[in-house]
Amino acid sequence: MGEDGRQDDLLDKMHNRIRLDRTFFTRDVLKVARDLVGKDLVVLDADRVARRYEILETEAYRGEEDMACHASKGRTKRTEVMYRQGGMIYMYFIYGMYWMMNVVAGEENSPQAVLIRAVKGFSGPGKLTRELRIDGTFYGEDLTLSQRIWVEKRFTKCEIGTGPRIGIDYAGEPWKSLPWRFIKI
DNA sequence: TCATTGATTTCA
DNA sequence: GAAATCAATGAT
Repeated sequence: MGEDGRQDDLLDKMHNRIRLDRTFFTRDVLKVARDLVGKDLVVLDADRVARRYEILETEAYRGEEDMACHASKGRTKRTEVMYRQGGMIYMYFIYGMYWMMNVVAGEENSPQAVLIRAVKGFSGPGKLTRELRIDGTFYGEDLTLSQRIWVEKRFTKCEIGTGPRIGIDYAGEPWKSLPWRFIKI
């Protein structure tokens, strides 16, 4: 890293733009999901301009025993990335038209992920990926290293509400009733 | 190879 | 309440 890099780091710190590191993501998914609310999702557009979106709503999916979690079907080509260490991106396509963005959490071989359900300006997990142009090419991207997408701290506190996860009634009890959805109030 | 199923959104 | 629309999955 040269002089320019250090200069950039300094500017970032002055603006409180600190990228979340590995230790943030390798914790339990319930903590990661809760703590992601209020953080900034940052993506670079085609002109290399960083666009920041505050995360407003998330959902936690934890382990093969969680019948609402895709890992409940075991390790497949699709769920493979959930078995890696926290900080990776898990993308999947659904309903023939929407890409869902998830952040892998926990240690290696502990399949967990956080669905990003809403950011400021866009409600709904399918809408936000469409608007931010996040698609299947982001599968496996590392949020702690990527040059086109990452998450930053925002030194503001916010109150967080919880509720059951959306659209997973098929999973049955207790999974469909667990308060694993986190919302900024 | 074939049928089923969605971690959704939008419209009537 | 139902359509749009398709990859992954599991059964054949």
